[in-house]
Amino acid sequence: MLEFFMSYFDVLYPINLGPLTYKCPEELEAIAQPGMIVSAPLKNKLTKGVIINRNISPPDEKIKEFSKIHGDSPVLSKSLLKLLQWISEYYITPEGLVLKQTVPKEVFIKTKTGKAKKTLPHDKHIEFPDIPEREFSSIKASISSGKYNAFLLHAPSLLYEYSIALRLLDKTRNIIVLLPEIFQANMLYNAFKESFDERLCLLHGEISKGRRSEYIEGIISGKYDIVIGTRSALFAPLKNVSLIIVLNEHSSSYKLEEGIRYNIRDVAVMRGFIEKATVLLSSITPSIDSYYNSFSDKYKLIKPSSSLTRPKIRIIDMRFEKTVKPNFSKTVYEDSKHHIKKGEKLMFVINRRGYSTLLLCRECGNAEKCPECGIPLVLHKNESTIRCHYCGKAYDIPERCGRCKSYSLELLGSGTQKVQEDIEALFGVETLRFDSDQASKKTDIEKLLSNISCDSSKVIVGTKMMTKRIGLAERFSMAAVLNIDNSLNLPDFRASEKVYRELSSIIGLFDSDGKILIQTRMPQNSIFKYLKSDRYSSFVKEELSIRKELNYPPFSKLINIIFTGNLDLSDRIIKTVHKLDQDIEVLGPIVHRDKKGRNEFSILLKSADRRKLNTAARAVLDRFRDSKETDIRIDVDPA
DNA sequence: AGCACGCCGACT
DNA sequence: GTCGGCGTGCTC
Repeated sequence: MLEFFMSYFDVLYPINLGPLTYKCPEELEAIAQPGMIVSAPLKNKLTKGVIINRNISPPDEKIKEFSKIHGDSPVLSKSLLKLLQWISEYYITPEGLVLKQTVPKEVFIKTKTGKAKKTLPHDKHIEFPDIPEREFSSIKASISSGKYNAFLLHAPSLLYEYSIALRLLDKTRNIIVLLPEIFQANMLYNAFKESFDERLCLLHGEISKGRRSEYIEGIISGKYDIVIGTRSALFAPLKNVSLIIVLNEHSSSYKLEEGIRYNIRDVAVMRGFIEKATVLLSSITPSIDSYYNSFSDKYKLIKPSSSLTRPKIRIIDMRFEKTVKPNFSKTVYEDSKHHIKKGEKLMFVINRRGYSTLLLCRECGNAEKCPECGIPLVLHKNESTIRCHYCGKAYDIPERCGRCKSYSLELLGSGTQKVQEDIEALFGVETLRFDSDQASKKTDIEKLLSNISCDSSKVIVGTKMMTKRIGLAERFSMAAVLNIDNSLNLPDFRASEKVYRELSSIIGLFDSDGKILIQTRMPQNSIFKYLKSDRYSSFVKEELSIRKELNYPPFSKLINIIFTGNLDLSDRIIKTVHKLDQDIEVLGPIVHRDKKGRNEFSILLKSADRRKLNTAARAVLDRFRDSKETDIRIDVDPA
């Protein structure tokens, strides 16, 4: 039979569907191979998919032929195909969905290509400091060895992180550089443009369609071999990747919260492993998990001794301080007055936007809450509403307590608007407010930044958003952090890790002339001790010992099962897990409303053994996936 | 009976 | 994703 000579291939489409087997037309047998894009009949329609492997034992059913191969070489490398396979297993997601949610769609659909813009506007020139040779010679050696190695760089400053990336790009080919936020990716692209012009491309959600497909085609053809971008850039169809850099590796923006909930940092390490590439994770405050991996030598730790002189850091004990306004200490007042008089720039950091954070009834102690979400409502004075910062709904300001109907409502807890009002009253100066209410659009942010840059605003009040956006070129003489205790008291085992990071990113904006004042009612918290003496790794060790005690990650692994439905269903899910594996700890269910106001449950599975967890989650998914009564999702390593 | 519409399962 | 099978229900 002629059949004997036929070859077959499995083709995957970017849709929720497993691979399908096709016969290879005789004239294409010599060239067909995994990674190539083909057109094949699917429901009698020609559809583009990718060959993932040769099939040596095709099913006996009637098998159709694919009709066309696009291009003359594979578009997705073997390594990238292997990575998709790994994601599918680790994150318990069908392969087709993985393909759809990772590989850029331009690989499958032709769109008109546009001109790649040469430069973007509004960027100050950045001076990159020289990096001592020995700090990156081991990374260079790893790149040229062509073997997999992962490094964790505990960088002394943000600029150091960027500089080492810049130095590593030189004489290296096929590189991916990831940043957590779009504005950071734009910034780095502009900064690197002059050194690597023709090789460099930029991928993130705000790149226009035309420009995007120009870049994707350029990556496929080999024109561009340095890809800078946000999460999605990790799946660029580059071949023979030799270096993957994940900057600000601790950032929570790397964790996706919808679709496949992967952490791009972990997937980057896996892509590096499969590609036999060097992976560099870097941060001023690396994540506890990454630091832990460096202790077991999974990542090689690079910790340059810092020659930086840091600003003065002063902790203000609010238990004994006199205040000039609620939550505004005399010390902060005196120091601010001093700097304002000298005409210097100051920033005030508050972690809440809005006016006041609580509408509390003096009679019955009831705090006004969002009827949908159950969390306290925040007063927005200038728009005369109270708003839920979770679902975003706005309500009229009530005159009376929602519970006891008394008229004695009290405003408690200051947000950015209240602090702005207080400062203007105390010092008689104009201030600039920088939070997501004030700057929701890109143009608003640019306007605020240019006001700060040209010194037309010297006193600024804002949230973490402000401290992230302020460029390294701006010089302030003082920062006051007014209510960090709120963040420290959150019921989250990562709370102090987050606070440390937030505070050190503020410290990082100052040189040795600067001064940071931090107000707190809990100065005995060891976080302040480590911050003052700049001993992050000691802080990490203490955090790890607490987590070990309580059996939190990284000492245990977590999988979260999120579903809609009722409590009865949750019982059945828990029983399914118990029946399968007695050793898995089951926590929950926790009920909460999602942003559309539907009830959602989540059950947390905890175990030291990742494989056991994975098997259990898979069993639950298989049992309830097709059920009409629920919509079920799996979050591996939830945040 | 004949047809429009919408849901759902299958697609090689 | 999207085609087509099939059930429901409305109309001629």
